[in-house]
Amino acid sequence: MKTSCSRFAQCLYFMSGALARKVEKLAQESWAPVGLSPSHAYLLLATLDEPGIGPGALAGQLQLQPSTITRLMQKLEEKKLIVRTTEGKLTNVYPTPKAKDLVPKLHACLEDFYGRIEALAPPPEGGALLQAMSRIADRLED
Amino acid sequence: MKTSCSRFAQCLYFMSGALARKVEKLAQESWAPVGLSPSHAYLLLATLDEPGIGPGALAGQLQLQPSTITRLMQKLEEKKLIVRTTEGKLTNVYPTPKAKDLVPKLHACLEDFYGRIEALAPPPEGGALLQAMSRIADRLED
DNA sequence: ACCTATTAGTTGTATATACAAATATTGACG
DNA sequence: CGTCAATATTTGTATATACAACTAATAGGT
Repeated sequence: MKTSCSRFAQCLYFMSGALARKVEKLAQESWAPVGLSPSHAYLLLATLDEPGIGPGALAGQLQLQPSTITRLMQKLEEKKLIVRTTEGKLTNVYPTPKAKDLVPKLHACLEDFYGRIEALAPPPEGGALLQAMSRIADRLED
Repeated sequence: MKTSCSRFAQCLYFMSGALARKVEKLAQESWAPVGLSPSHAYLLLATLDEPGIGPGALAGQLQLQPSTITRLMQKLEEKKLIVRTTEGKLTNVYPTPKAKDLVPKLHACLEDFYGRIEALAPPPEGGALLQAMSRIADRLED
């Protein structure tokens, strides 16, 4: 399935979808050693980085809807990697000791993924691409 | 949810996912007038363009897995927009008269979408972005 | 203080896509 | 020729994400 063969490939619709699916797959491989999907892993990292962070802030950081954050948290809670405390309408998310033990492995996965990405899109070119993508994404804000 | 606010936004993982979701949403709006999702619409266009095309070729053009193509075709068949004929292990997909009647509307949606995309990523910049994305996607071939 | 509007989060449900396994047909080789 | 491998497509099931509707709680205006 060579991207450039497609008559439609020149369209941003196909390209953004195909690229996202391929990057997702690559990320899944990088995070497989800790048994987490990339989204779960990044949510856990954000929680480790800022214990007590709320679902709303997580949604902003990970660029996902609050409902998606809830679903991700449910799974991490099942795995005993986070705990949620609710006071009033605010919820705080904390990493468990089990999550803290996992930190070195998480960072290893992160390094692995960044390494793969850099190999695909080396800094000068890759950075420019990211900026361009970011600019377009920003113009698509609701 | 401003993209550039995110600590993670600099990562290709989040950017490609976020961009794809936003472009998908934009495309959904463009195709809403014909009551089809973007994927269904493009599959139908490919079939109108090349009546008798097979699922395998469609998978290549749309950069989706064959199983996904089957699912998309099932819906289009329910809507009486395509018919499938099977001879041996080959399947041929044809547009129905109802689909042919829809052609002008389909092209109007396509124009609408391309117009929106060009507004977001005007030719010089947009073309370069697409090329860069395409280059990376190609390096991710299985 | 009380009602109302807003906000935070969750739940029910839907869509888009994929992987793995099943099915069925063809081709090739002994 | 018959078996076995390769190919094309479909089916069963799973994941990732979202939207809309719901619950609960706080904040403001009168």
